[in-house]
Amino acid sequence: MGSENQELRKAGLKVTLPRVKILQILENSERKHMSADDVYLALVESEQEVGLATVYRVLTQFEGAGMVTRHNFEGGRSVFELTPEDHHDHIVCTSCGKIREFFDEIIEDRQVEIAEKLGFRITDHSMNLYGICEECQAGS
Amino acid sequence: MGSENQELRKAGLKVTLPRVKILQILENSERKHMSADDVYLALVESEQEVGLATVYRVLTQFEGAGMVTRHNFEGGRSVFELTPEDHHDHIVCTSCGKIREFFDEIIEDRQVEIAEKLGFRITDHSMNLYGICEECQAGS
DNA sequence: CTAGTTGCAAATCATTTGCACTTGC
DNA sequence: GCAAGTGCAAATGATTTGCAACTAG
Repeated sequence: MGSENQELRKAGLKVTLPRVKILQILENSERKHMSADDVYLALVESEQEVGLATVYRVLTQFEGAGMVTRHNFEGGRSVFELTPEDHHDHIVCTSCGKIREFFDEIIEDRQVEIAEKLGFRITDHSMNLYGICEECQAGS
Repeated sequence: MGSENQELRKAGLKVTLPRVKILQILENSERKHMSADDVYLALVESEQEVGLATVYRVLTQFEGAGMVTRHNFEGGRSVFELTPEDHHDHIVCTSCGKIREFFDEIIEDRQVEIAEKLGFRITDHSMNLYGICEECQAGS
C-alpha cells in the first residue's frame, strides 16, 4: 500500500495525505478518466475531504511529474488519467460520455511522418474520435 | 461583396450588420483560425464594434449552420475557422502558436475502421499534433 | 525549524444569459 | 409592427491564486 509513497518521492513531491489519497483514487477507481471534480467527489465519499483547489494543484503537479496525463475533450473541462505505459488514443461517446481507448500503429507512424514533413518536432498529440456507442444507438 | 448575404440567407439567418461583419472578418483575415476574442478585436480595429457576447452568439450560430467549425485545442479557449471544403487536421506549434493543416487519407480511413470495430457511429473527430515548428527550433 | 503544502475565499478567464432596447423585413 | 437580434452587465462554470494556518522531514 505504501507504493504511492515511492511514486511520490520518485516524482520529487513531498508525501502528504492529500497527494497519497488522490493517487489512490486515481489508481483504484473503476473510471480511468476523471475530471478534477470527479476526484474531489470521490474524496468526499471516502471521508477524506480535500479542498477542490488542492485537487487541482495536485493533479497539475502530477501532470508536471508525468504521472498523470491531462486530456481536453470537447466540452470545456479537463479529464485526467494515470499516464499509461502504453500510449493510446480515445473515442468518446457524445451521448453517454463513455470513453474507449485504442491504439493504432499505422496512425502513430503516419503522425510522426507528417510532422517531420512539415518541419515540426512533435512533442505531443491528441486524437479523439467522437460518436455514439452501440448501447446509445440502441437505447434512444 | 454581397456574397455574405447569400451565405447568411442560405443558412436561414437574418442578415444583420454584426453577422455580415463577422463573416467578413473570418473570410478576409490572414489568420484562418481565430478565437472569439480575436474576432472581437478585429472588429474593434475595423471601427465596427460589436459586443463580445454577440460575437460568441454569432459564432455559435455559424457553427450550428455548419458555416464555421470550432476547435478545442489545448489551453482552454476555442478557435473557429470557416468550415473548409476539404477536411483537414491540425498541427499546432506550442511555442509560437502557428497552426499548419494537413490531410492524410490513411489516417482518415483507419479512424473509420477503428470506430466501426468498437461499435461507434462516428460523428466527429479531432486529431491535433503539438510540437515546435522549424522557426522556433532555430530561434530559441 | 522552515520550506513546502493546504484550505478557504476571492480572483480570473472564457463563455453564457437575462432583459430592455433596436432593427431587419 | 413585431419577432428576431443586439448590447451590456450580471451570472456561470472551470480553474487559479493570495494568504494565513499547518505539516513533513
